[in-house]
Amino acid sequence: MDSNKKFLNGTLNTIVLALLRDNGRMYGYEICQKTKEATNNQINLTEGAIYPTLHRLEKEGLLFSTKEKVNGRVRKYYHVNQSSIKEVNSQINLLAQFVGNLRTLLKPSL
Amino acid sequence: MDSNKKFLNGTLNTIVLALLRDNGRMYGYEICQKTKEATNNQINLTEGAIYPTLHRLEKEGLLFSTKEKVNGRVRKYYHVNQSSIKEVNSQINLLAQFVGNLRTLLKPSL
DNA sequence: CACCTATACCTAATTCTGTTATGTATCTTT
DNA sequence: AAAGATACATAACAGAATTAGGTATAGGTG
Repeated sequence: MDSNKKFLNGTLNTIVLALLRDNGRMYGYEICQKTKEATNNQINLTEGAIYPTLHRLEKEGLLFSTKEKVNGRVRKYYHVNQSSIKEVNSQINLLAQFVGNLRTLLKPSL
Repeated sequence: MDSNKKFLNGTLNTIVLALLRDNGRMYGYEICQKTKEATNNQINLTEGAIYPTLHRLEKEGLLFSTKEKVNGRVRKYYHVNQSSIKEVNSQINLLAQFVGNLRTLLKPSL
């Protein structure tokens, strides 16, 4: 389990954008948990990776955040900035394309 | 074209192993060209990346190399070390698994 | 009550790996 | 003769994730 660590490099940014675009608002901790579940513990996003990534994407203007108090704890929800939706879509398309290329290259192994 | 740059991180190692396992011996320059062709210029491996990678994999014992003079120029062919075939297969399987996970996560975008 | 676990955020030091930029050398084409 | 393709190589740099730490609240258990 959790063996996809090294492969994550470079793709994490775009994975986060895709999750937020397709699932609506999410908060950092939730992204880690949902991803873990969805991939049967094979992709285990670390918090040391996810939070800097979210901050970076917000700084770049692709995301914005809203704070909400839930059960006494503050949650920071991230949303895709609709004014950046074209850029977000294009980044996700590039990742989809890359996945396609990987499949092409690994075809004999799939 | 050549827009998959940032995604490559972490996967290059294993891509090289897969190409060598499935296509027999190849040399560095050839790996760059063949990959470019196979992906319609979308994955453009740089020589600054491929040569250190090949050296690293050889140092780790997963590959070995043989030199050959072709048309007056020396080519360095790399081969999968058969005593490491299990390890090589397992690394390739992990990458294949990761690709599957990416597809799961990006499903709404594919 | 004290302790542990889960939830939820954050950052810093380090490591790894690919990019960019060079350099060398031979062969082929113009 | 010059330019471009082939073919190897390395060094400085940048970016991103890992590892490891820290803060804080809520809920359950011995």
